[in-house]
Amino acid sequence: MAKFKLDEVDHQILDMLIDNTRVPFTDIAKKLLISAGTVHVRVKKMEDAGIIKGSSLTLDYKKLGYSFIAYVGVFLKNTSQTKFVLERINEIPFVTVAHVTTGKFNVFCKIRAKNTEHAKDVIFMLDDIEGVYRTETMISLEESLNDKKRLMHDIFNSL
Amino acid sequence: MAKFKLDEVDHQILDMLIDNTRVPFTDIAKKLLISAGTVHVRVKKMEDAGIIKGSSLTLDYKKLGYSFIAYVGVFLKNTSQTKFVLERINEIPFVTVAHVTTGKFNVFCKIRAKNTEHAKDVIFMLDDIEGVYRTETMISLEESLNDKKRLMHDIFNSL
DNA sequence: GGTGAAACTTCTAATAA
DNA sequence: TTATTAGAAGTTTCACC
Repeated sequence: MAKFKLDEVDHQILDMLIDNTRVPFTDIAKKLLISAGTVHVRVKKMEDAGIIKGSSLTLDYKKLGYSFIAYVGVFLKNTSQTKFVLERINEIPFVTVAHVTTGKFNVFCKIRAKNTEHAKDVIFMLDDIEGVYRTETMISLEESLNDKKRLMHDIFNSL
Repeated sequence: MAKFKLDEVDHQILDMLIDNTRVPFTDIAKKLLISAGTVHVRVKKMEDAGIIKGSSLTLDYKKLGYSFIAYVGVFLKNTSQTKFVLERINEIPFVTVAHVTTGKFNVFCKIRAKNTEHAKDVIFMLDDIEGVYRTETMISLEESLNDKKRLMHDIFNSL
């Protein structure tokens, strides 16, 4: 968990790659007035350090017919069942993230579904898990985008 | 918002790109026993259709010193202030997602911070927004990974 | 629709500074 | 650490199935 020191150049490279992982290193080099070889070395270093864990596509789930997002808070009968329930939750389709939390809920998860009908099926599966006392659903009416670039800037500016 | 029909080949291409956006099209072609040209055309089609919105890096925020995740439920004094408050929330650093929700909270957001101390600063900024009545914080003790590949499979299998 | 090959661009690693 | 360079590799287009 060693902290890694990123300099301005690393930061700018990350910035461009966060926006588009397939941007050619030659383009990055041109913009930053360095050589493509340097970009290559810097990226490799960040990969080796584990800062860059990988890359993934940004998909439009709405276009795929999955525009429904809800958060579901889960209350357990016994906290000792957390691990078991978390494992069961991970088996349920359309649950995209699950967190063990302090505070109101024991476990907290996000689901992505086609519509209310479909979401209901997913939530029923959560309710059916042994050890789950009850669930509380919050339907997302509007999502304001998760901006990695913004977070990266916040992080970089606070150093 | 036209739905797009993906076939098995499209699905498999997405699958490989979700794992690693920089995997060469020639590798995808080899694995799927099609030509690299076909992979190129398929990807372009999915990009044009907007299914693929872009690509981004997966970063290790822990390694950057930001291992603290919390969800914050926001209660408003008046629902009519939702839009205003959402705009203010989007200006606050380290808030990574915000949702307008039905159910318990009016607005619901996720924050990523260095530690409890740092998170406190962020939450205080949320509390200070005009129109915010109070907030309720849930600290994430454990996050189980968001697997896009899994969701893609769930989607593809349910068609 | 898909293929295969040509032309073009980019990557990568070795060498040099 | 960074720049240059050249061979290897990948991308993209297009005539032809």
